[in-house]
Amino acid sequence: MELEEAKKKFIETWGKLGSEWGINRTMAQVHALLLISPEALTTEEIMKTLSISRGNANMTLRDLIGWGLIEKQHKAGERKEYFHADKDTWNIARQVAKERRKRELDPVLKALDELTKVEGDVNNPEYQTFINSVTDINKLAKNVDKTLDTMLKAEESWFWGSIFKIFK
Amino acid sequence: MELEEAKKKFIETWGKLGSEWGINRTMAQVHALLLISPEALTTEEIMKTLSISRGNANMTLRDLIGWGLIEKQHKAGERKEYFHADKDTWNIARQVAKERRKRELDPVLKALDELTKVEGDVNNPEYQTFINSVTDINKLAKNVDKTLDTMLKAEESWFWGSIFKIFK
DNA sequence: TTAAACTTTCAATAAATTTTGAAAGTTTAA
DNA sequence: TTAAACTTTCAAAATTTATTGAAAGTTTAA
Repeated sequence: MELEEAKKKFIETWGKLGSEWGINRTMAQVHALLLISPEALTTEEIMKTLSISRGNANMTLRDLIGWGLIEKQHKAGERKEYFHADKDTWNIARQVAKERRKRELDPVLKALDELTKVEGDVNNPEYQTFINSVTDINKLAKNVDKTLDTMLKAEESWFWGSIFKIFK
Repeated sequence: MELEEAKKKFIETWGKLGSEWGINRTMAQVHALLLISPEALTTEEIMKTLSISRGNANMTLRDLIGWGLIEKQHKAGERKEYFHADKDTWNIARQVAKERRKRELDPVLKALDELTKVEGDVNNPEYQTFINSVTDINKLAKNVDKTLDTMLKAEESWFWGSIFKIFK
């Protein structure tokens, strides 16, 4: 496989993975494109390479900035904005985990906490089953939250170095 | 909040979480309903409770069985099929992780392995950046895979007991 | 100022995904 | 057998989500 073909395939693969995990396909593709670009790219170049409209490119780039995955760059003497992606894989993973926790896990935890407070007759199987399931799920969610919290604070070397001794 | 309202809210919350993570909303709702039902339910009951069509209920139940999250049950002397969900949270998490790894992570790993093999001129920045990014992502993906593998084999008590000593 | 260069917005449109429901298929009891 | 009870299928419709592109907005240099 030659480089140009490989690039296309990488963008495609990353896009597919994104869409399977609730991230807009185009957003993942733009991210992929910037990940393999040595130089920062303009909106124009991104539009052309991925065959997407100006509006789409603009919104997608804004979202990616919101996710903390890419940054705007200004080049001296130029009016165009350039975009470049953080290439550090560990940062990318952390950033995605951080955003999804904030956007999705936090609201769920809040809702589950509410739901564990429902009162009812302990002899009612309906009530019992409800409380049991919700409480168990709440515990799991809290543990996931705690784990993410620790991971987000961790340094890459610490993470890879120590966790996989345990997961040997 | 009273029980009936809480049930509705739980089904809604679980459905939303599912759709944010690439799982069909209805599928997550049916799962939620079965999670909080003390008794196994028929297709008819599920249809009625969630206001969904027969076809939708049937396909969704089939999918949930495919994900290993629910089971068919036959009651003596009855022709109807009953469905009940595994209520063990750790099993649910494991089952979802297992299926998604098989369906989504495995193909990506295969694709990335291919892409790291691309040959090119090491003095070409395009090539360098490509290879660096792909190689790094491949390493991360392999580590995720390894972690999942260990988690899937682990017992619940082992998991909660030992990992959170490290993640204290 | 002004006008060129560039960015953002958003209603309309397109694409992808999900749902419906009626018809076809299957199983079982008699 | 047969017919009632139940399950499955799938093309069409509905819904949801993503994309377009032209117009409006902003910034900058002169």
